[in-house]
Amino acid sequence: MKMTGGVEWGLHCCVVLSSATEPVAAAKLAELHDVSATYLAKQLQLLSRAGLVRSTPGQLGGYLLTRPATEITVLDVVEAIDGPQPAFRCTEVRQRGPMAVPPERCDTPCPIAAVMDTADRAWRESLRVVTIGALAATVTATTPGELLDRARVWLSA
Amino acid sequence: MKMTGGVEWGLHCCVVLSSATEPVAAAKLAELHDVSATYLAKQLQLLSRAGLVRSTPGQLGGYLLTRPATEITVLDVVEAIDGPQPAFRCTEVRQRGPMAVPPERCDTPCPIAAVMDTADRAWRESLRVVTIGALAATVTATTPGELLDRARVWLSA
DNA sequence: GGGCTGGTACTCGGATAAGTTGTGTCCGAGTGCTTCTGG
DNA sequence: CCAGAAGCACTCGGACACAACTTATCCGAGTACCAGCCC
Repeated sequence: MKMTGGVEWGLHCCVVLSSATEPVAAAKLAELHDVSATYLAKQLQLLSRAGLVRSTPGQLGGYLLTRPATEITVLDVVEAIDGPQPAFRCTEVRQRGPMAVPPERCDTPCPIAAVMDTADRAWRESLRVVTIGALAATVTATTPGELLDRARVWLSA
Repeated sequence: MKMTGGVEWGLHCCVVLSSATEPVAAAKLAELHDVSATYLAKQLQLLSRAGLVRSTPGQLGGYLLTRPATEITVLDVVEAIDGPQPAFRCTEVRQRGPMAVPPERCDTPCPIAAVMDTADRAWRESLRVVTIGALAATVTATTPGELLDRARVWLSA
């Protein structure tokens, strides 16, 4: 099981955007993180479709968060980029083969799928209680102020 | 994000094996679930390598659980087939690009990776508290007894 | 000098190719049962 | 009738193709700024 690598980029971008007042171009975000500019653009498009960021075209265009960072959860970003579908998909194995359980007898969900669903909900809940704002606060608290300032001036340059 | 489909097969097989006293051949398990026999054999090999099942060769050979079903967790099966690695891999983006944080300053883990790790632990914990025995008990409780008997005789036939 | 218009350079957006991982398949090595033969 | 040994059928195990998805890239459409021109 492996999550799309773009999730990490998207989260970092959202953290950066949380402290931005003017639109930031995708190319700038890519250079800042030293990743493929075109591929990161794709991830930003996904965030845009999900309504998490707003893109402004034109010469001074770029991306900006649509909501305060404290109202965007990590789960929002993960689901926007990686998709909302759970990792486990029940194929109703019990309804196949010579000993198949008839569908009308399957009123209760498959226990295996139920366990997986519970775990998936726990996972998502863990991601839902953390906001981009909280992440940004942690970054601010643990990173030397000098570095933060340098990054800020570099972004607006 | 998508989990290997073989996980579902492996779990179903373990549930079936939990109520087996004699070795069950891989081909029989495949026919019972109506899945690719050769591919399911691959998953069973993974379970065998992980030490969850024991294979006995020869004419009356097959697979059997090595431990009581109540001592095998769902997580054991998932990690045996899908791998123990977490879905999210931190690539230390903060240490790249023009604003890279120097490694000696990275004494605290990346907050993003920390959140993902917490969620991953919650997910695994949910799978750890459920055993194959519990799953089998649920199946026994929710499936009509007649079907269970038919399946049992079909297996030993 | 002010307003308007055309040009331009920049932006995002979707459609288009390689690499990697999951999916599915095949054949060979090994083991235990069965059967045949000899005593 | 019993013991031994060869044959055989079945099993698992690892090595080999195919497909789907992630990753990465390119080019086109659209927009806002800027310069030049007309009033």
